[in-house]
Amino acid sequence: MSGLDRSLIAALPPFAGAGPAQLDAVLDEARSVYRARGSSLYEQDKPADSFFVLLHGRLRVTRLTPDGRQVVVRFAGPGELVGVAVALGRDTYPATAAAAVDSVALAWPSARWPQMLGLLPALAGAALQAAGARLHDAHSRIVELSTEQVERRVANALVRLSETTGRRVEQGILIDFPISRQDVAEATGTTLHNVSRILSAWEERGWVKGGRQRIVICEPHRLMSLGEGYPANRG
Amino acid sequence: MSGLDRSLIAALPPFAGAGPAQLDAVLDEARSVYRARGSSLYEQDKPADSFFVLLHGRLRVTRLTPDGRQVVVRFAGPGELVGVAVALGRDTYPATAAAAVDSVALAWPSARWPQMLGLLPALAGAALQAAGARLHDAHSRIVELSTEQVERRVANALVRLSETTGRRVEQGILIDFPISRQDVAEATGTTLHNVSRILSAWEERGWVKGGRQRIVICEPHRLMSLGEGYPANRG
DNA sequence: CGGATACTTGAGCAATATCAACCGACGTGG
DNA sequence: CCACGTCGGTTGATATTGCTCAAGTATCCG
Repeated sequence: MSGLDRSLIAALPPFAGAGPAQLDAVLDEARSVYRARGSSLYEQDKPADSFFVLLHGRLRVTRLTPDGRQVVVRFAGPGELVGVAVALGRDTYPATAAAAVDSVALAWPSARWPQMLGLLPALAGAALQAAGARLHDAHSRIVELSTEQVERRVANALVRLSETTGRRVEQGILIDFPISRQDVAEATGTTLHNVSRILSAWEERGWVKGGRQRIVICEPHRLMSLGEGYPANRG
Repeated sequence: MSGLDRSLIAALPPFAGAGPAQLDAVLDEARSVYRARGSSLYEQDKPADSFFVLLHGRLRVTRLTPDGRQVVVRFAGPGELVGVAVALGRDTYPATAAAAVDSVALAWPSARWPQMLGLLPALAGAALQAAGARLHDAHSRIVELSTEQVERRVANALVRLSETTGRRVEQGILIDFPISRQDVAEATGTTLHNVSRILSAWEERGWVKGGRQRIVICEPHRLMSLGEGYPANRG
């Protein structure tokens, strides 16, 4: 008994349909880990000895190129499986996951993955679906990077972020974790400078409101139509 | 009994470890389909009513953007699972798969996927691994598109193609299916014109040998070092 | 208050897309 | 079997996006 409560995970997609006994058995193997903002949960190219379910917080998952450039692969939120390298047949992590805000996750030893599949027959399906969704996202980004120009990519990225992590505030929709221009640049395949210029231009039109590591989207539909290719003429 | 022989699939990764009885049961539900060069096996946004294992040939899997631009998502070869939208939790195909050469595949109704998982316990793992490998590839391409310039991307794409589909010929390694400059452009996120110019430049140096829908790589190590960032100075 | 970190902005330039024209190979039908 | 049409490819000129370099300004935190 590790002192973790079933209610922590019962409602999460990966554990859907599991009974109390299974949940307890699963939790029995789990260890809960805390990461302060900025520290990393796992690191690229290190042995993938654990996999995780994020309970609380937000992770910025990045990959580093041989020549030292960083690319944001995705942002992960509560309830998501992360670091499931084993399940995907790898023995090292393909990316680094850093806490964008103070975060809590459950961790299991990678070696336990097969047993967990036995314990939770639905887990394989859930993992496949999660992998499918990520694959679909990745392909969408490839298409975007291949065909769209920077301003449209930034617009799309912000719209997606506002959908998954947005919080309604007075002036619009706030992207609810500290995100720098650099982060946006690394997520859209451009430079800090371009993102800054683009956001400044939008802010001038009242479409967004910026701040230090802070973005509020005031006119979401403007960004959406921009992302769909309608030119950014004033209006 | 559909008249298909176990030996067709026994050696393929998705069916690894299955016994003769299982293989027969699986084949019993399968239908074999033939696609002439240029015709499509499944189409983007259509209901995903079948999934496939490619037995022979090569597929060009593409995605079309709303504004009509095409992007090559991947090339698939013999033994690969394709069109597994169901497994990934989708009910339409996310892309179009066209035969790059005359091709043969086995097809199962999507509705049979759950039963097949029951019949072949290893299939879920194989599918997860395949999805993981594709996810990894997709992320690599995102990183590439985000950070590398066109010439390097083209070099990397050709190296990868030569590794997966290359055939040793007198002058070097031939990419063993008809591939146009346009295809390469759509696979690397650039234009036909740039690819043509780049290949012409390389041909001048004797690194590749081009032809109509034909590419032979004469000096693979040159392209590899180019792809890893060493400048394309003569040598 | 001082250092560090994030952000802004401008100028110049390189990479790459676009536009335009042309060439040549393949294959099909007369 | 040849002529011609189509498709794939080449090449040049031009336009433009977006990157790099270079300061300089806010904001946060200890």
